Amino acid sequence: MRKPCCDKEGTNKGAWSKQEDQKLIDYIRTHGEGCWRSLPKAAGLDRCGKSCRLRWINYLRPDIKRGNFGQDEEDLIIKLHALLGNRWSLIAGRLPGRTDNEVKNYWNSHIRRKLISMGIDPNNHRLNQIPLRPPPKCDVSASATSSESTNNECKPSPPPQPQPQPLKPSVNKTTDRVSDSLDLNLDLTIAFPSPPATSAEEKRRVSKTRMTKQVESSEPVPTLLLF
DNA sequence: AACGTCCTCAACCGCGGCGTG
DNA sequence: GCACGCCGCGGTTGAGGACGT
Repeated sequence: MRKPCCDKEGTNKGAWSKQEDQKLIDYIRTHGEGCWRSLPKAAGLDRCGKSCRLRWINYLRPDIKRGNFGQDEEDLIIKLHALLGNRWSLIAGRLPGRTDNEVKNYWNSHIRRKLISMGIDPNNHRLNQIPLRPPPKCDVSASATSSESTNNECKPSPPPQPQPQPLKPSVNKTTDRVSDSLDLNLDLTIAFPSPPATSAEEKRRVSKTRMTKQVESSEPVPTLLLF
């Protein structure tokens, strides 16, 4: 079908040098974000536009918050993932200064492992084991390090039902446990985070809104296990 | 000290959505 | 309606550092 955009001979790949970073920063400072396709040539970079975009968004942007995720951020990611599935860009949009790549990496390297060690399926946020007795309230931080406790505690009352589909955004459905348990503004169809959008971002968000509305009108949201 | 394994994260790849002609 | 090009997203990879033996 479509040719890959980065198969040109002579374009650099792999790690970015300081000089390349500086060229990209200088160019975007002067001209702003825009046509990524033509940016590398204009900026004097032997990179494909995609690579430049990624480097800027994930690493060079001035508003990026670097460093460890806080407990609150981690909780938020888990909750948002339960609602949105692997839609990292949407999840990252709720975490100021975090990028989708960063959130995705953190999920795969930390949170996913943590949930698995607790006997929770990270894909659908349900406990894998068959419950032995009605569950007490589950404390993530308390049970995270104890594999024994995951076998004996924190079980859901109904047996986990196999529902592997990614969970769709449920907006303003006050009857489900997700909304009940979240003290979040999850009105994803309207309230995107505040930073002023470029026209490109705006377009994107409009299309996301459309998508979310489609999702919204689809199937009923299953009960989730959310701490 | 040397080696092997695990973990993290920056970067790449392929695909789908959208706009345009 | 169709083909094409661009952009952005999510999955995956691989280099290199951390850690264990």
